[in-house]
Amino acid sequence: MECLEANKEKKIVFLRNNLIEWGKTNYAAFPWRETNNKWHALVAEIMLQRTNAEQVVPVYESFVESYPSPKEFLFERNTNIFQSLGLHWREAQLRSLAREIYNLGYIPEDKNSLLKLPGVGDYIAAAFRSFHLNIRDVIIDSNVVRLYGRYFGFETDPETRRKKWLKELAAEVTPYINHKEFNYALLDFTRNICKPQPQHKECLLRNLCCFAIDNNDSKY
DNA sequence: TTCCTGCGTA
DNA sequence: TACGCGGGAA
Repeated sequence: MECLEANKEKKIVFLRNNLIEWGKTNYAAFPWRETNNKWHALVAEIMLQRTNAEQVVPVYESFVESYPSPKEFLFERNTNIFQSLGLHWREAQLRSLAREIYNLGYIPEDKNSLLKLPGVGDYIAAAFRSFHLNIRDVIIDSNVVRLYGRYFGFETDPETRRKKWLKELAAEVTPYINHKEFNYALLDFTRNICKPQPQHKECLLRNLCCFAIDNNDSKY
C-alpha cells in the first residue's frame, strides 16, 4: 500500500494523461459507441455485462435492425436474442426495461432515476451517462478494478469494486474534462493491454505502475 | 480452465 | 457481503 500513497497525485495525472493519449489511436469503434439512439445504447449495456464485446457486435447489429424503439421489441414475445451470449434471463430483464421506458415515455438522465430502471446498476448508469449523455460519471467494472489494483498497488477480489475507498479512488482519477475519452480508453486499455494476462511490454504505464515496480523486473 | 463493459437477490 | 448466472472464445 506504500506504492499507492507514494506520489499519488503524480500517478493520477500520469494515468489520466497517458490513457487519454493512448485512446486517441486505440479507440474501438463499436457500433453502440457511435449510435445516437439511447434505447440502443442501454440495450448494448445489458448485452455487454460479463460478455465479450466482440461477441456482442453481431447480436447488437441484428437487434438494432429489428427494434428501433422499445415499442417494436415489446411487440414480440420471445426473441431469443441472448441465445449465443448466455445469461438468458437478460431477455426478460430487457423486456422489463423496455416496458418501463415505454411507460415513462423517455429515458431519465439523473443517476437515481436510472438506477431504478430494471437491469440498470452502478456500472450501466455511469457508463450510459458518461458515454451517451456526456455527463461526467465514474465507471467501475472488474477490468477497471484490476488496472487500478495493479497500477496503485493493492490486492483485489470480486468485492473490491463495491468498497467505498475504491469508489473514492476511481472518482479521484476520473477527469471532469474528457471524461468520456478517459472512460473509453479505460475499457479499451483493460481489454487489450492491462488484461488478466497483461501485456507489460506494451504498457505505457509501466514506469509508474506498482505491479512492474514491485516485481522489480527489468523485462517490463 | 478462465474470462467476458454486472445485476438482483438473500 | 456472498452468490448464481452461461454460452463462446482463448
